[in-house]
Amino acid sequence: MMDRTYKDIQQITLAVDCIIFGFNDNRLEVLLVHRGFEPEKDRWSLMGGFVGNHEDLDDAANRVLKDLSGLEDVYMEQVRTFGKAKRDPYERVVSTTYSALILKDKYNKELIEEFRAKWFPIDELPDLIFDHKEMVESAIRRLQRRVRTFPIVFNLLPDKFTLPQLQKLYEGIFQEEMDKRNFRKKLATMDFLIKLDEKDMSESKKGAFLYRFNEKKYNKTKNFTI
Amino acid sequence: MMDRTYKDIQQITLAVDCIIFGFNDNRLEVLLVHRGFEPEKDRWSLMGGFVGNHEDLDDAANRVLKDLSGLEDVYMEQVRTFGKAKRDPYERVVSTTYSALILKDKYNKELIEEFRAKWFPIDELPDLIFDHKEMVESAIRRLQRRVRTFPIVFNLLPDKFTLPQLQKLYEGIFQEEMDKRNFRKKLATMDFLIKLDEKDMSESKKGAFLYRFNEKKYNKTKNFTI
DNA sequence: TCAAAAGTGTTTGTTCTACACCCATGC
DNA sequence: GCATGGGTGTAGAACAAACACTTTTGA
Repeated sequence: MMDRTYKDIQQITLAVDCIIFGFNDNRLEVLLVHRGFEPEKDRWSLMGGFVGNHEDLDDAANRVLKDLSGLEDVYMEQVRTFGKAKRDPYERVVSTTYSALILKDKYNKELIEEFRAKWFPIDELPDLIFDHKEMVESAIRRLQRRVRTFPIVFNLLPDKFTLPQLQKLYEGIFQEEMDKRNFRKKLATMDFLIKLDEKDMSESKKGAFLYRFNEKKYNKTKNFTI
Repeated sequence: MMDRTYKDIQQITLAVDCIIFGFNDNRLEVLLVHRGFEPEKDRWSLMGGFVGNHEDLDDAANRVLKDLSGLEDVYMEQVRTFGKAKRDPYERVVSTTYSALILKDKYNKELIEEFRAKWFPIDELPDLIFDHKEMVESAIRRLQRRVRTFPIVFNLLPDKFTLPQLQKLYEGIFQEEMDKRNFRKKLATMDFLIKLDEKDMSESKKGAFLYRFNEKKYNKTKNFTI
């Protein structure tokens, strides 16, 4: 800032909106809330809230996520800030988006009821208020980029998971199919997955071996990319 | 946003700060302004300004850039938003950073004088106020990422440039040396550089051929990466 | 016994890396 | 004639892509 003439400066309402990703039924999903009141009644929106005057922006995002989902200690990142003057036609609000990757099992189901929230697969989004569609799209693009170089997908999976599950998750995020053998070969070369002596029998007759992500081994991996 | 109880909501001062990159003397540089007044007198800061209540955030960034440098139609991108409650110890200000790539020749030199601004090579930054150092660093990291997949470096070069110049620019951004033959080979495979019948004789006795970036040919290039 | 998903290697093409000498010119 | 930066090609390694059959077991 060039100047310290704060008194003359207009202040603006600041919000955070959370793009909450989950994985279910082999699809990447986003959590949305249904607006049961005017304005914009019966449309869907992201979960959001306003930023307090003495509150860090990151803290505001975490607070909103906790209030609306019951979740703490979740992998969350700032995505970008939406600042068009008319983005909210009712009043000037600048909103910073954060994306969270959560494990749906851990999610507080009563809160879903309470907020009339619902999970939507990313290729079947309903009509969203304001610029929320653009927000979701930019968060998906960011996720696609981050996922290639950071092992963040494991935030969307339970502690133990199978390789078919992991592959389906990547396919859901990239929205494209991958070759099973090449996929496994790549993971094998960077050995940060621990194979357990245990199978998940729920998806097939043969059963698929369960794996666990090992953070220590990952940290020794150079140049992780999928 | 969940609620429309706007009246209860605290409003916050919003700023934009510009990380202005230039290229000179084979080095990537950032433009900083010297504070000749209290508080924080004699320290350096980014060029910034406040966001008007009816002004798009992007427009605010462009306005600030124009006011402080005289430049318009510049390649500028939002980087991220800094929102710690205490980031500015004097008052609560949330600031969104934008990075601009400019050609130093076009820059209005009188404004440099007027604002006591100065270019600094990115590896020789002075002490900066608040979190401006972190802002510069995050903008550099973003630039490093963007530059690998988009042909934005040409915004930092004159219309006609030589291959040694271009290579030095990439080296300045990545802060690492590159192999001359591999670099040229890669550019040759994606043929969006037009070789001119003209040499730049200022850097060597032999002279280096001048090239021009061709946007149309670039658009036909798939999978651009350096 | 058969349907359904899990698991496994090889070959080929592409891209990346490392590396050294000649050229043109101004001085 | 020599110092300075500009310009060029090749061989080996690493990585990416394409591709088909066997295994297990519940129904």
